[in-house]
Amino acid sequence: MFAHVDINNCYVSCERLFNPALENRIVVVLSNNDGCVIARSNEAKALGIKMADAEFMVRKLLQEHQAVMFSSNYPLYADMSARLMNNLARYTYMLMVYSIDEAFLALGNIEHLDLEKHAAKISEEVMRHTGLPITIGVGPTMSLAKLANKAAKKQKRNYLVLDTAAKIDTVIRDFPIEDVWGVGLQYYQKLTALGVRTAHDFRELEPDLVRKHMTVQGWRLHQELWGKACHAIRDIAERSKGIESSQSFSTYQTGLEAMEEAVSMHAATVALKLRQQKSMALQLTIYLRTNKHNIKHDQHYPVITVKMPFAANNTHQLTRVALQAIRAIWQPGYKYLKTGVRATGIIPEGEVQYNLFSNYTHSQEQKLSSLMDEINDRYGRGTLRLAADSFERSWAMKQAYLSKQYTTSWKDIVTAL
DNA sequence: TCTGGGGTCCTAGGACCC
DNA sequence: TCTGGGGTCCTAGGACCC
Repeated sequence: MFAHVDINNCYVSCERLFNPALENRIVVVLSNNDGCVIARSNEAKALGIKMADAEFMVRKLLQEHQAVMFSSNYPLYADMSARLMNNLARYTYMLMVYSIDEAFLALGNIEHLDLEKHAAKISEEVMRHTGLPITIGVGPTMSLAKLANKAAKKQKRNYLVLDTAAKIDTVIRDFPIEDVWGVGLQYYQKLTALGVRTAHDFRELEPDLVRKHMTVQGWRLHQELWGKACHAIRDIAERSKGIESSQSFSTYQTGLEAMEEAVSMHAATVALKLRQQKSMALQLTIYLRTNKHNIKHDQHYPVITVKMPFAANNTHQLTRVALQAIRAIWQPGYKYLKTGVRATGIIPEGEVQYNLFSNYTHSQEQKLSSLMDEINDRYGRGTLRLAADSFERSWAMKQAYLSKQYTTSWKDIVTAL
């Protein structure tokens, strides 16, 4: 059996924890750049504010109802997340941290465990220890645990245990197919065309038909809804397969110089993340994007992947590559809104193969990056950085409604990132 | 005027190997 | 004029997740 746990209205709950006056008020948290709504209190949901609504489209409504708005405060949320995960680890032999506010717990064979009592206990104790309201779904597969969690929320319960075929049948009978984990817009449209409206309808389809329309992933989901586990709970790999830093500009950018500054910053961030997880990258992908929402503008989405002669994680090397790349793909005449840098071909630091071209400069740069890390660790992120990574940052992100760093120091922020 | 920023996995098709 | 039959690896693109 598996449990799926998540924080209710995660970012709003984190803000409320340090500002109890926000209880019972309409509260929303905005994305980076304050562009759209990414977390809503129940009061905001009741008002009709939708996930990912653009801020400028709901601004008036929010003002009329004296709603409180926050910019994203990730250091705070990451810190609260870590506290939650530390708590959850005590209730299982294997914890899979799935996202900043979600985790799966392996519960094993259940002969000796009263699942209802266990779920109630987790819910109460986590609330007492962290102040965070959570919901728990329990089921024989990860997909059913996830579904149980969502069903619990609909029933306004703290937990829901689906441990018998009868309980599962009852819940999936009127569970909308679009709310099932793994069904996005494309599959929803396909399934609707096949006459599927609920999880129960989907389960009744022939496995081969599902596989044909939704590949092996859909087939696995189908199996899981029948109680046959296809997804194994596991530690999320310490080394991810790609590391990215990207951001939209606060205003349109047309010149090359701003791109160079932004890309330098992203390259430095990627390099730092690589060093923190003791990895190196063999490839660097750099991209630029215009605003896809603005159909009046000419669109340009250039992307380039550069293979480096040897794996690297030092800021100098990655910045140099990123700058060459951006100069190659940038074109005048476009209004760019976003740029990003992604490292792939990630390998452990110890397994680097040097070649004829690796030289003295390379090892010097590694040392220099380590030294910069030490200084930045002590005095704050960005204390020491390359000149290419600018000081002006006229394109930097909007964060007009940021709350305080209630729990974290500068050092913690580096870790959180 | 104004619409995050990360990730994952799978598949098809091309490059290349013998 | 005629021109094999396997493999593997990599990448781009599409689907999904939070």
